[in-house]
Amino acid sequence: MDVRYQPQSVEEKWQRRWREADTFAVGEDASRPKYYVLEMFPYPSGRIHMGHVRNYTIGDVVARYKRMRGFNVLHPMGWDAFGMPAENAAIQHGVHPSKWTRENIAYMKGQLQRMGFSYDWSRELATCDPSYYRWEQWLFLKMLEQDLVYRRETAVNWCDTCQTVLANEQVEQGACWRCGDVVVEKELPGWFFRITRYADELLDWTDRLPGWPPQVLTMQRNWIGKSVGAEVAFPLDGRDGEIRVFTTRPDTLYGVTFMSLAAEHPLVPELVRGTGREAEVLAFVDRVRRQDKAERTADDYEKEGVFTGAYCVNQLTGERVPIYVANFVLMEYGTGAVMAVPAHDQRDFEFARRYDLPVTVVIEPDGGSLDPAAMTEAYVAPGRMVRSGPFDGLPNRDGIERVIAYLEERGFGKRAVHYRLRDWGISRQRYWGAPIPVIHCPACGVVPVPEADLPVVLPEDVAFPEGRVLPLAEIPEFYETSCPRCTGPARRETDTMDTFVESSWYFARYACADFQAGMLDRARTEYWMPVDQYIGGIEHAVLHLLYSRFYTKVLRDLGLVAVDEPFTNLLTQGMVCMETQRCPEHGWLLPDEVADGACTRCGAPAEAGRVEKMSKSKKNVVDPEGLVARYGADTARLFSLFAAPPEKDLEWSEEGVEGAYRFLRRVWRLVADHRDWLPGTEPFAGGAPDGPARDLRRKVHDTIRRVTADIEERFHFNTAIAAAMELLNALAGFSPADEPGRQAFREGVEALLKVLHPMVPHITEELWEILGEQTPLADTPWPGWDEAALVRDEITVVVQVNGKVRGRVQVPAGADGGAVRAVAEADPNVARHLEGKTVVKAVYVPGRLLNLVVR
RNA sequence: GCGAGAGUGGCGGAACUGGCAGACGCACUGGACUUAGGAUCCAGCGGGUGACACCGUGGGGGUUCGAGUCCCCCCUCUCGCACCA
Repeated sequence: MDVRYQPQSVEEKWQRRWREADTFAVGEDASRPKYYVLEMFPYPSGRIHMGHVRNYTIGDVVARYKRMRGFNVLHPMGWDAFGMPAENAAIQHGVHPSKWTRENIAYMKGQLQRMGFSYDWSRELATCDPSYYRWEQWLFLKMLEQDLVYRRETAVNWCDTCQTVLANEQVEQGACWRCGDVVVEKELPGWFFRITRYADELLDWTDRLPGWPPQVLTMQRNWIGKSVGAEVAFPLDGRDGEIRVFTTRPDTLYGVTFMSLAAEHPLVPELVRGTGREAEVLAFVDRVRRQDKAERTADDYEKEGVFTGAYCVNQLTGERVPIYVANFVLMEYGTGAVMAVPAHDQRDFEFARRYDLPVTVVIEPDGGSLDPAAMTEAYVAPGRMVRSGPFDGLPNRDGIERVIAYLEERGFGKRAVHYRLRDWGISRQRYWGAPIPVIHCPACGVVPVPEADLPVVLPEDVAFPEGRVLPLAEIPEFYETSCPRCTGPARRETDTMDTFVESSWYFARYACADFQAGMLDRARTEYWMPVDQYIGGIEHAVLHLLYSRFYTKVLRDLGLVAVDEPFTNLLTQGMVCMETQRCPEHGWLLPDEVADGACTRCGAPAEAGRVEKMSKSKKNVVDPEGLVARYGADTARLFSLFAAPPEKDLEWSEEGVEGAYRFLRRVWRLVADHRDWLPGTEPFAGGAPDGPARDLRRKVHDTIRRVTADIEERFHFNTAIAAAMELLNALAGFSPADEPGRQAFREGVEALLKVLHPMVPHITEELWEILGEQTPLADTPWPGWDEAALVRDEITVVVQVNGKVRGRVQVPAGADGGAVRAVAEADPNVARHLEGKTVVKAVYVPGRLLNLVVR
């Protein structure tokens, strides 16, 4: 063997072996328990970054560990291949999105393979392949049949110059991020998934996902935002019609003093007609509607409104209620109208004070009273109802139910539930996405594309004009078609689907990626689903994870999968961070633009900034490829795992990487230094050695126990590695003097390689082979520990006097409290602290600690 | 504002149900081997002291024989949501 550790050649050798032997290809096997571990698939942006390295290393350790534990492990990888960066590349560099994407995939696949991840590459999929999205289109048709998809007009951000819809994140201060032109709100028809039909189920199951981080579940609950209350009708005064409001506080209905409508409320133009206030109100409405979202949700957005001149009637009191238009009322939530109770709602209170509107108190604290004129804020705490007709004196909590019943009896309103969750708009006026499979016929209306005609293939053989991509709406060869129903001329839908749709079911497709006869092969998805362990970034806490849960329930209801939830356990790993460096002259600096604390270009001292998430814009990035070229994949993996537990942020450090590399070199040398006899020595197998060999064996078995617990119970690889480092230190300091010693040493080396293998698979396989083993570590069972080897004859007990450590004593392992105390009191230092005092109490924690309480 | 999480040596981080605070690594210091070393090995490394004592887990209080860990109040930071009626 080479006495020097050469990661490059070792890693290439084992990567080749795994590839040639199809080591990680799996099929269904009813005789073994399955384990499905999945990392969120990447967008093929061009190169992998450290976030990928970390995410995929964590997943790989889990996969390899479970494999050694005897599970039939599914560990697939693929590409979230549709999306805007491909179109931007086309605009900027004139490369076709398809070519750009496929080249990126090829390159990144090479990078992932170079990391030594144990993927079953035979299941690889790319969402931009028609063989993938054809099933997404098929499902769209099924959902259409179930009325889970519908089409409606919706307001979108539109850039006239670029002729496209922009996502909210692409609107910067009301202007297009690309051309800087003003973005306008535009009503456009679009397709929606009826996720709200599953709102209750999605919410209920958040209580049945114990394997998910609580904060993710909380975020999802907030996102769904269920509120229970009542819908109440307020008839218009002096004319037909009514305003319906949703309220969670029916107990405050007697305190309504005005009504607030959203600027977008359809009743507004009608209400103001002929009131003489028309011009003023419509000007206000226009002004509010023109403000962009950022402005309307800003911190300091002032509550403003205007009186319409119209009134409605509170049917509980018979009072006339003035109707206002207010800028803080949202059309998208509830009914777009809010009954205002200034005494008990802070926003209404502020509004009432500003426009000098009456405040009527209808809830008072027990034993107290409130003076509307003296109030400086709304009273929102519980209390008893007053000025509320038949409900006076009732605790307001009970009042909620009673008022609802009263409203229902009289037909004034009804119990109602509202959600913050909206239906999922999936239409994108984009080129690089999955076409929506419907046809618009002037005679028949919207006609689904017949199943037999799927997939509706995205035309890839098109030439783009300079500087922009071509939406499908500008490609006649695509959209000109005939109606499947009446055969007359018709137009294809030119919207493509949101890319979140592809990522909402890829995990199920991995179970049967080659299935041609349908979307999912029921037998195989039943074997593999659900995903036992899903791993990815916290940034997907709501959207991707909520959409995937929704889609899983749709697939279940269509009989395609048998599970209610896609991911049993979820691990959200922290970000990879690094210190930023800045030069007064040249701005942010890359790590290698700094030498000895100075900018390499001008020599000015570099200012160290805060530790932040690695990002290209701040230049605090380390390229995995350079790292692997210099240290090898095992070092990159080891450091990613060692620097922090997976759920926490990881601070990158060059010195830390050096440390990881140094450790692997020591492991290598441990075998190299003893290569003349190690291969010919059997591991220790029975009997009880004495002295150093026995101590070494105890360390070996204790390490196995600790590493197993750290991985099994909480994926704390950092402490698992620390334990392995301790074992290495013990082995390196051990001189095998006799045959039992050599056998114990060999046993220890084997254990070290086994427990490290999931984390650093290449070096451990190589050293394992050098030991003379025939079966690769990948196919070797995870080691168990021998309780007998852990047994000690003598133990150390800490002795405290009044809670302070005053000594430690050696006692026989089975010694009882009395015996320990006798030994302890004989200890000179302990005796010194007991002198002249009386022991009033002795607390003995068996095998660990004795505390003598003295006075 | 609301919700969640976190504050431990010079640094990253350990300490499972209250029981030796600082495992492991980095950095640093001293030494050995060396033509040399940024390789390797040995030793040291919270503050304090000559050595003890003593002080130390953001701050203050409490429970307990014993608190980084449990309870109350406060401070700081990070993340998420933010007019949701």
